[in-house]
Amino acid sequence: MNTNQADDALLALAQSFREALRQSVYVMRRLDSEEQLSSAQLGVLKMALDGGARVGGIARNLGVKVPSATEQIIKLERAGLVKREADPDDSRAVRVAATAAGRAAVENADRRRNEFIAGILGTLSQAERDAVEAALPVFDKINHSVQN
Amino acid sequence: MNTNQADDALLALAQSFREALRQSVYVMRRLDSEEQLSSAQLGVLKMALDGGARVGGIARNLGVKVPSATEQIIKLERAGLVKREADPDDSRAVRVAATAAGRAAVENADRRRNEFIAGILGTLSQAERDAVEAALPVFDKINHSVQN
DNA sequence: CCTTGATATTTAGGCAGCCTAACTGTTAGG
DNA sequence: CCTAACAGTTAGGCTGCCTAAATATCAAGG
Repeated sequence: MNTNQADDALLALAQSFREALRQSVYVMRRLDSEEQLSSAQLGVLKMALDGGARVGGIARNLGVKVPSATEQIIKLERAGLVKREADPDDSRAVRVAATAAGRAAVENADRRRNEFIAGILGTLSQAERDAVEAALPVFDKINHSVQN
Repeated sequence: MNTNQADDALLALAQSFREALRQSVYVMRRLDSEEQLSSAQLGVLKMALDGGARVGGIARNLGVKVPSATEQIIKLERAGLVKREADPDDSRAVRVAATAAGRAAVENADRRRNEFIAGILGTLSQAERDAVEAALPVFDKINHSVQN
């Protein structure tokens, strides 16, 4: 019976959590709709900032399959934001590197998105912001456990 | 200068928040991939539970345009989970109502999804769960401000 | 060497969900 | 009445994801 109560509380929390997830998708869509660079592209581009990202690594890191990563990389390449070059050590592999324009695009997109979110966070009370801040690492943890 | 510091803190929080948003999309995808009913369809179906939902209202509630709602309604209708009937008061409008099968499908899908999430939440410490619980209403508030 | 299985990426084809524009039918105000 | 506003559907198009199959390279054994 104690167990059932605990389970019920957990299920209720899960329900609220799901509602927040649904809202997050909405917020992400909104964020994307105001920008030139989609979040899928921004994710790939960020990974190419250091210069030596491989397609498989990018895909794994973003939680998508390799062809989906390739697709975004091709778009970014056409936009002149990354370049693809053969890996000197393994000719099967491809190194994806951001161009100068790519680097600038990331900074710009990141700044604009952060400002949008910061604008919303700025309307909250300090206590509310603290609550968000405290929960973020937990969300991180949850995500990792979902990834398996 | 004090203002700048505050802004910097806000921007840093915004950055972390965006990371959590990105992860949420991932979790949602994962949740969807394990079920028959997509979350888009589940959202529509839930709104049809009371019996008298209109297409425009459903769309507004889900944050999508009317044709997107129609699309999901048609799929649900084909699956026998909702029925569409003329609104007696306004022949332009359509009333979308869940069938018995639809009601059962919602309960099933909701339970399974909640259990999946509860399974993850169950691995957290009480303090972590508390942090999540405290942040959820704030996320709710943030969403509403995004909707404008 | 040479073959063979594993690995890295791309290509092809397909699906879901969202959007805008255009069309149909209904309502309500002047 | 007639016309503007409104409710919904249809048509067409886009993005982002997926699986399966093709291509190329690598690494290990015989």
